[in-house]
Amino acid sequence: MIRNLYDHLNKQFGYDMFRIGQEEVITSVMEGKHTLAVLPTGTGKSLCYQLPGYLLKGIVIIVSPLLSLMQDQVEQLKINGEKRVTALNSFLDPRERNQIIQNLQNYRFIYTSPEMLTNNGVLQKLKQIDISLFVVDEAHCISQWGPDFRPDYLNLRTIRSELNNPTTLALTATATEDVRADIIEHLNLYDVNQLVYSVDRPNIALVVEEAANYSDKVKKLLQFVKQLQKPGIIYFSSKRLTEEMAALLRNNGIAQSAAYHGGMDREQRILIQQQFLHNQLQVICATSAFGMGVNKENIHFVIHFHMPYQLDSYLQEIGRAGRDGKKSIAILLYSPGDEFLPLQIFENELPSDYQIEQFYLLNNNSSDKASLLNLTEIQLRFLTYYQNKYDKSEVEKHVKRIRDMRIQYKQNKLNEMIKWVKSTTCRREGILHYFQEQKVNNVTDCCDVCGVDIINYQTAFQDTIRSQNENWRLMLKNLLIRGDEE
DNA sequence: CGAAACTCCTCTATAGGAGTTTCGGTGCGATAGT
Repeated sequence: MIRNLYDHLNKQFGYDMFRIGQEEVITSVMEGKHTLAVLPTGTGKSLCYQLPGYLLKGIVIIVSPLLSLMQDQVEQLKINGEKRVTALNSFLDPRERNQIIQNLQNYRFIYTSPEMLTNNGVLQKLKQIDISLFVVDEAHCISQWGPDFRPDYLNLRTIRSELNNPTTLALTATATEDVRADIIEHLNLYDVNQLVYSVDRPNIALVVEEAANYSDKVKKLLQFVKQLQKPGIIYFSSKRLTEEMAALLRNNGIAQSAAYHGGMDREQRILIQQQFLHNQLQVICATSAFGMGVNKENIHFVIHFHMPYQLDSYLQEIGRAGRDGKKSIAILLYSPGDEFLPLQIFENELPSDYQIEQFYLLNNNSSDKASLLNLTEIQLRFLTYYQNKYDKSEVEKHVKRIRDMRIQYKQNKLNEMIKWVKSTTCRREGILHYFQEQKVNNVTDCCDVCGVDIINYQTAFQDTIRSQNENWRLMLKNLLIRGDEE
């Protein structure tokens, strides 16, 4: 069997060796064990189900959180010569979609979303085919998004049971013990084989830099971005700021900068991401919308202008740096008061007592209720999702309880984040402690507490000269081309 | 919470100050209407 694995690794994917954890995960699912794998960012998680896909006789279903992620993976497999692969989602027009649903048994890999699986027609069809492996990619989304933002993630438990409990593989790069427990609970994975590898990325230095106020923060940001070895990502928690700062950077000599956030057109988002991947952009100013599925080797810094709402997200976001193994740096800018914005968001995103009471009292249709009670899309979905989970007489009580628990949960997560930002002990140890790990790697440029030599991360003098030359060449070329056109 | 956007007001001004309200991340799928 082991021999067989290596043969296929070589034949199908052209590799001679497995990366950390891959062989263990593959062996586990090949033995038919439900498996929860936490593999560090950038270790090639997709191979863990793609290779078994060639050895098992049935079909592999992959539940993925993003359409773009599905499209990428499908394309990748097609480039590798796989024809029996598809993404069943809303990109398809209704005719195509029906065609695929009618012919599901002919595929080897089917990518899809939790929302699509909730569609009864799709589920009925899936029940008729032989599924050898049910994969939940980016499985932390179950815990992070399921309870409010995308409740269909919580349906996966029922869907798995409807599909007769197929062998299941949950994959993620970050999961604390609680998140793992959440994943197991929501997928109903009794008897699960947990393969958990260290989340530590020793080549990423961790720095928290305190700024006195907003304008000081902007000043520091500019300074860092000018000096640091690019490409890099800057995270903000406001869409407006991503655009303002991208413009500010461009006006300050960092020409290849662009914004990216969820409010932009799909085409625009794809374009920016592609330009970044192909080194036509050096700096991306983004909200948390940017990053999942961004497999770029040479990202050398990740700066947080605002802190994320939990350490789990922080680790996901900085984990996009240094995949080439080179020294990279993560800098979090903090100024007093930064923590109030997320707290306020948590308190307002879910429905109020009044909204809950009225929603279950009124007999209007749901869109009328939404406008009457001034409900946001998320509030409406939250109220609707739990409506059928409880008896009418008790629903109000339970929904209030779930809301309070959810707010509390998010506040606790945020508090852990704040505690880490304000701590005066080793940052790496702090993060590893949060993930129930011990620090084992002896890191030279570890964190701002242990000491980091920022010069190691700055653009080398030679690089500056080279890129200036390139810029000149580019400018000349543009001038010449423009001259031709006119 | 704190910043920005909006509304209202002024000795009827087309500017600007005061007061008030809104907004702040994440995305699937279906639908309405070009």
